[in-house]
Order: sequence, then structure tokens, then C-alpha cells
Amino acid sequence: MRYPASETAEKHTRIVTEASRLFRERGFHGVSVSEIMKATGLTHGPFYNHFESKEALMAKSLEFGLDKTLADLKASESSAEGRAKYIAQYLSIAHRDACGTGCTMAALASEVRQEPLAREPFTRRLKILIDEFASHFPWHSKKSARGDAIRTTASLVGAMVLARAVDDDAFSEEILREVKQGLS
Amino acid sequence: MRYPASETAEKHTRIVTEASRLFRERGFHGVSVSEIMKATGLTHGPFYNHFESKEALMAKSLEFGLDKTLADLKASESSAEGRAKYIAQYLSIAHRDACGTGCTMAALASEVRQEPLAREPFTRRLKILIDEFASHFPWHSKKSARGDAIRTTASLVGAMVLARAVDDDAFSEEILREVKQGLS
DNA sequence: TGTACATCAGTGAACGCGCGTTCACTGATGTAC
DNA sequence: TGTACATCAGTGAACGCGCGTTCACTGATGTAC
Repeated sequence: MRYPASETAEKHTRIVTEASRLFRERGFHGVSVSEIMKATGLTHGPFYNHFESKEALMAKSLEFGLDKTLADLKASESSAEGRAKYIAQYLSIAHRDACGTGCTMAALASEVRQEPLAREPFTRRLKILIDEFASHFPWHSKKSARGDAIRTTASLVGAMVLARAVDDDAFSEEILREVKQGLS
Repeated sequence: MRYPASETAEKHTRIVTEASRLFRERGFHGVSVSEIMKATGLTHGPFYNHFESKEALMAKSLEFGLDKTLADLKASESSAEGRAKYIAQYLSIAHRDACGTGCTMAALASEVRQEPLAREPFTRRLKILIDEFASHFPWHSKKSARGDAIRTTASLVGAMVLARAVDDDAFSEEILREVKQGLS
């Protein structure tokens, strides 16, 4: 049956947001198209009215997640305290335990490598993120700002990936704490 | 038909080494049991003579890979120059392009989170790795050594994950270069 | 040392399952007159 | 404004496929005598 045209765009968005959350929680291959559609409240059939393939959705949901990360960064306080707050929040236990709503890089970067359609949008957005990170916060010097932004990003992502992989809460928190200390 | 008992252990080892390589290259879910067995020169049937399940092999091949990383670390020169050499090699383009023979953490850490049998062995070995990293090389002070080892590990893993995900060679090399510079 | 036979790692067809994807069908919406 | 009908997003059964796993069978190896 035909459905109101006004709802189509909203359903499209909902597929992307639910996919982004589920992919971050369980990885690209850990979630099926049916599960994503069920999470949006539809059956799996109409998926192909919205996207060409699952891989195309991977790319779109990756873009969505990274755009969110960029928006959060831009919305953060643009001072040394703002940076410390941003880092503390990134390396928090709450973030570690909330993959689905957290940083897309920490959740999916290592799977991006194997998804041809995902690499290009990932690359473009990481570049923008690094640029913004370097210019948004004050760093030791203008000359080192970009390098500092790259180093900080690598530390944040590495710490989160390891803290999440680890089985031992005390060790996991130690990783977050030590890296946070190194960045302050 | 029956096969020489002397070969059984060797075949077992070969399954683990081939699995470790393939898993690092394409992820736990990107490689099938059949592919692994084919890579060892056998059909897929006898896999279950050697391992209880694919997940059990994931855990074993993870252990194998991490033990190799630990052995490499122990074999490296135990001086400030040795550390610089170790870091330079880790953050090299050669390592970036050789997932299958490279660092198991950089290749699989984000997938470990979702594999129950893999988390415990991963955790135990990461602890040993951090201990060894802290005691093997000289750091600024004895007090900060452990924290420095954790921070360095997080930076290395994060840099490699990002450098591999990125589509743009110049950008990828910039990430490796800047993080390397920050660690020297 | 030679013979008879039990052992068991490897073979490869087969299992059920869930995946990504397709498609004939439905029927309220939107449109042409 | 009212009527007739084309549109098309959503439905849900079905497709082929490759996955992890199982198993009856094979036959050289290893062993008992």
C-alpha cells in the first residue's frame, strides 16, 4: 500500500541512525539488514527502496556517526579547559560502556579498512576532524597544532579500543586514566 | 585413513598460524573455517579434530599473535635507541601494509570486545605486554614507566588503526610520522 | 621379524541456518479530470 | 468539490548462497601377538 510521502525521508533517516548505533555496538558484520529494519519498526523488504546495498548503508551510517563526532567537537568549549573536558569525556567509563552512542572511529575504524565504499568517506571526514581539532582548541604552538591534534586523536582512539577489549575493569580504567593524564 | 602421529602437532600449529595471519588480514568474521583449512592444505572436515569451534580457534590464534608480539619486544634492544627503533618499526609503512604479519592488537582489538572466549586471553597478554614494555626499556622515571608504557601502546595502536583505515597515502603517512615524532 | 587388526586423522557430502537480496502483491495516498 | 485511477512504500514469502558444523567412510599407521 502507498504511504504518506512526508514519512519517507524520516524513515530513511531512522534507518541510518539505527544502523549507526547497531554497527557501532556490534560491528558491520555483527548486524543484519533485517535487524536494522526491525529496529526502525519495518520489515526487511523496503530496505532496498532506501539503499542500494548493505555496504552502501555502512558508508552512510559511518558518515552519520563521524558528522556527529564533528558536531560535538565544534559544540565544545574552545579553550584549554574545553579541551581537557572533551578529552575527559572521551576517556570516561561512560563512553567506554556506550559503544552505540560513542565515537565511530573507536568502534569501527578497524573494520573500515575492509569496506571499499566506507574508506573514502571515512578519510574525508577524519581529515576535517583533524583540521577542526587543531584549530578549535589552543595548542602549544600554531606550528605543532596539527601534529598535536593527530597525536591526541591516535591516543584517544587507541586507548578506547584497548579499554573496551579488555576484560578486567581495573586494568581498563587504568588505561583510560593514564592516557587521560598524558594528554593533560 | 590414518596419518603419521608425528604430523598431527605440526598440522595443529599450522592451522593456528594460518588462522592468525588470515584473521589479522581480514578480521575474525572475514575468514571462514574452510578458507583457513585450505590455507593449511587440508579440507575443512578435520578442523573439529583440532578445535572445538571457530571461536576457540579465534582465542588460540589471538594468543599466538600476542605471544609473537611479546617475543619481538623481548628480543628488541633494551635501550633508548632500541625503543626508538621498535617504535619506528611499529609505525612504519611496511607494518601498516602487512596486517597479516603485524601487530595483533592493531588488527583485531576492536573485534575482541565481541568475542567472549577471546577477551580473557587478550587481557592477560596485554597486561604482560605492558609490564614487559615498562621494564624492558628505560623511561623518564621508574615511577612513570608503567603509565608511559600504557600511553605509548595506546598511541601505537591508535595510529596504526587510523593509518590503515585511511584511503589517502599522504594522510596515512602523516599520521604515522606525527605519532612517531611525538614518541621520540 | 612377520602377520592380523584396531585405531583415528583426513575426506567430502550433507545438515540446518541466517544472510543479503528479490519480487509479486497490497491498498492508502496523491493526482488528473 | 467529487470521482476514478495510477502510484509506489511497505509486506512477507522466497531465492541462492556460504557459513559453521556433523558424520559415515577410508585406509595407512601403529600395535598386539
